Amino acid sequence: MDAPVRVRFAPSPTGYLHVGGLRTALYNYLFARKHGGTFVLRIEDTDQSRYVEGAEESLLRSLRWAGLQYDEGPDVGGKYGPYRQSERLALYQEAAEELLRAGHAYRCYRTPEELEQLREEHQKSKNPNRLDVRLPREESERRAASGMPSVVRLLVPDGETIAFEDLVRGPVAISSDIVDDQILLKSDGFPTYHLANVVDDHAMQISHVIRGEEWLPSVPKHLLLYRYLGFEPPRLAHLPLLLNSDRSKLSKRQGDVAVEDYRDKSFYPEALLNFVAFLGWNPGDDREIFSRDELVEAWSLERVNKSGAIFNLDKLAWFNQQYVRMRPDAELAEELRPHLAARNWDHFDTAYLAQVAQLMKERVTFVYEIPELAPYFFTEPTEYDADAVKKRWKPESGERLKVLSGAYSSLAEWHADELESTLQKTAETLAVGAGQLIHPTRLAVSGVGVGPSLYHLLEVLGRERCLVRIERAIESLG
RNA sequence: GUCCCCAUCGUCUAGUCGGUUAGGACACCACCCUUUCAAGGUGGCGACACGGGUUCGAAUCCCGUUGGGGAUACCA
Repeated sequence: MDAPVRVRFAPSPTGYLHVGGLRTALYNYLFARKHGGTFVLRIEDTDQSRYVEGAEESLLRSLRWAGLQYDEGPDVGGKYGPYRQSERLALYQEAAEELLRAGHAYRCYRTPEELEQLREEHQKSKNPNRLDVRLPREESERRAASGMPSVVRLLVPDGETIAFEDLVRGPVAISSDIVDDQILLKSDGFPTYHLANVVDDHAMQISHVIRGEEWLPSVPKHLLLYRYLGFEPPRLAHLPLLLNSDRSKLSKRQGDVAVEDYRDKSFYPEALLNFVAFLGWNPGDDREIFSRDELVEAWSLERVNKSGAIFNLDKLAWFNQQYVRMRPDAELAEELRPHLAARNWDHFDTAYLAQVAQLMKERVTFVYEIPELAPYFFTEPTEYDADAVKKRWKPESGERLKVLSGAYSSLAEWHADELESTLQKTAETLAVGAGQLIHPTRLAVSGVGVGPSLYHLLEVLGRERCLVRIERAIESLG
């Protein structure tokens, strides 16, 4: 009988939620939901020097925005809390004491200067084995007696092959000879990641550790700790990294990496999640649009790739466009409001905005593009696009539009069908092609040469606006 | 330097048991549709890093090379 599935996302609160972190969180979430397990959020704040005010709040806000609800965490509690490592210090110190007693760890009194020099020499020596920082017994005791500060290090054994089965990479084997005597407890009494994550993953009954590939090389240290502490290690899965376009690890400097950046740029959380889910995973068929629940259904760790993936903005934009198009018109109408309010265009009812959304949603990637692309739905055009005028407005256009306007003003129903047939009839009467009416009319009511179907545009705009605008256009364009 | 991981179109990827005209998506180009612009449709461009094996047959298995990335902190 397998233990219940419990996974965790364990970010360090040093700023914001990174999109790579978002994917890790997503995969953990999906794995938990898929297997009816528990998704835990644990804050790894063991480095006091990297404390950033508000970082934890930012992390939680991003997770909430993305809709990745965790079952246990610092703000929601749970029976394995506390969920902040800074509140669990005693646990790590106890573990360190135990390792010390059993001879699997030792107090190290090396100074930073010594270590730096040791490292430098070691690198020059091309010695593949671990950096030997161990001090002769007498020297160590002398330093201890003199009250020098110390750290606790893992005593790594020699000549052992540490092998494990990674759930995405398969078998991995590393010689203990190259594993450093990792610091477990820093001189300030705080644990390093390595100790804390092992102690907590065990204490919180974590069954599967799903994390970034950057942790792969330190697995042997963790496995040694599990063994010395008498813990059963969880199953391990290391995810491929997210990359910049130059294939280096995705970082700031080369663009936006914070989830909040994408939120601020108006990406939908569904689109970001959908996109990020596909960076390192695919369902094996041609489907690409997946809701969170559909991902839970389709996703599996077995189908996660091994190689790093470049974060491609074009594809993300495409996903967002798909989500805009799937959005109900009424919702788009509400999403439109803040963008309109910013321009003092807020006196429109939802029904009208929904009609605008219906006409525009196939033409944009973001909702905010609607007022940019089609301000004429919200305000009368004050000028006419020069290129469009040059191309579409003829000396005779004014006279022709007068005729059309006359026909339109006596229309019983202001509907696209009638608007079209009336325009066609008018064109016949005038003995000109329909285009001679269509283009100048569009220009007159919108001020630009591009946009949705003219008849639908006219219908949505309404009779009053259209007739007034045509009148104005004739006046100013002649 | 050393260790670990990775390697299919520009990008994301299908290919999981060796036999495919190496498929899809984004981007790009052309055409169709639409008297506009999008969307949509059709087509095009475009890849198995290289070298050895194993095999009747290798993108697929093995070895090596090259390339890329990660790790080598009292950071996570």
